Amino acid sequence: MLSAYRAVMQIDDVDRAILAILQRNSRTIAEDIGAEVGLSAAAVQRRIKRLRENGTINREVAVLDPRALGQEMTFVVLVELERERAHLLEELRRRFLEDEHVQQCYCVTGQIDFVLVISARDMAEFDAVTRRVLFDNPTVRRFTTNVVLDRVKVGLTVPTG
Amino acid sequence: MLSAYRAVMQIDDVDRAILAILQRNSRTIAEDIGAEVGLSAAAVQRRIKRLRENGTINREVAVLDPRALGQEMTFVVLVELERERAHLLEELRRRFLEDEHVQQCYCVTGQIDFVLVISARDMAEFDAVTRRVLFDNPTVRRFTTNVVLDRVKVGLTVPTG
DNA sequence: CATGAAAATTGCTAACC
DNA sequence: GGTTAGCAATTTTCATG
Repeated sequence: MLSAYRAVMQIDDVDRAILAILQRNSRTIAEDIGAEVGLSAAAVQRRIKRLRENGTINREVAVLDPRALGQEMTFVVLVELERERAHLLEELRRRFLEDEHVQQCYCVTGQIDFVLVISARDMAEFDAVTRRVLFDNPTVRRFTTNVVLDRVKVGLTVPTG
Repeated sequence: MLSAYRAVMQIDDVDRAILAILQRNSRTIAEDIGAEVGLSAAAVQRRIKRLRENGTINREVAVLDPRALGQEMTFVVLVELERERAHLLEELRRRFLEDEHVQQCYCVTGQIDFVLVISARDMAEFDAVTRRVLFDNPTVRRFTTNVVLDRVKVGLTVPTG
């Protein structure tokens, strides 16, 4: 658990302002950020370095257009498990993590046990993915597929206020 | 529609290799990428520039740790609409887009109409969010809340193969 | 201990070929 | 696409409150 580390962190309002900028555009240069938050470029860089080191900034990534890469379809799959035998559940999680077509995976409470976001070139590829990660597993009782009509909001931004 | 533009795009295997690297870590320097894909740093830069301009690289962002910002809880909310009156639906979409606690929103087919991923400091804040964006709307028939126990996979990575 | 200023380094950009 | 020169941004150093 990372609670111990988090207890050490102290994020002030200037940090929050910097983070708000970087989670929209991580290529914003330190000088511009400094102008925004009222700090020198060097001071901004030092804060960013600290935020990276203490894990507040998890990573910096390029967000790609799935369509440009031929991934025309997105699906939300709701997975219901037969029962929750610990080691089988772990096996399942590993499959989700390893499969690059499984973009997202949340383990949740309630009627549903897993929520998956899956991307695929077409229906045939999606079928192949579900067969690979869901059908071949006795733990999976059933799953319902929802075709995504519109990826209204796909960001990973976090409220910084 | 962007199909016309996409038809112009031609992404080869080297581009795909570069994209695969950048979507894990957008701060990877061109020289290192070049070593990986067998190109000079300048050539890599030129390709990245092109991929940004043609929209294959949508944007570059910092991924933050929600817990470091006090957002301890995540929810997956499945929304069912009363009926699909176009302008009310548009109003709803706008709410989802504007609310910074709504991290993700997918419009889907099937029994469900919207899938939302919502982050909040605690249950009280989550309740406030749902009241704000869901309760005050006649279009929403009902919604089911799923508390996220584990954010197993949260990336936005796209298969580049 | 965080800051700002300035030097030193690194990485990017834009010409060439 | 490679090479190189010039530039931009980051990183380090150092003095200051």
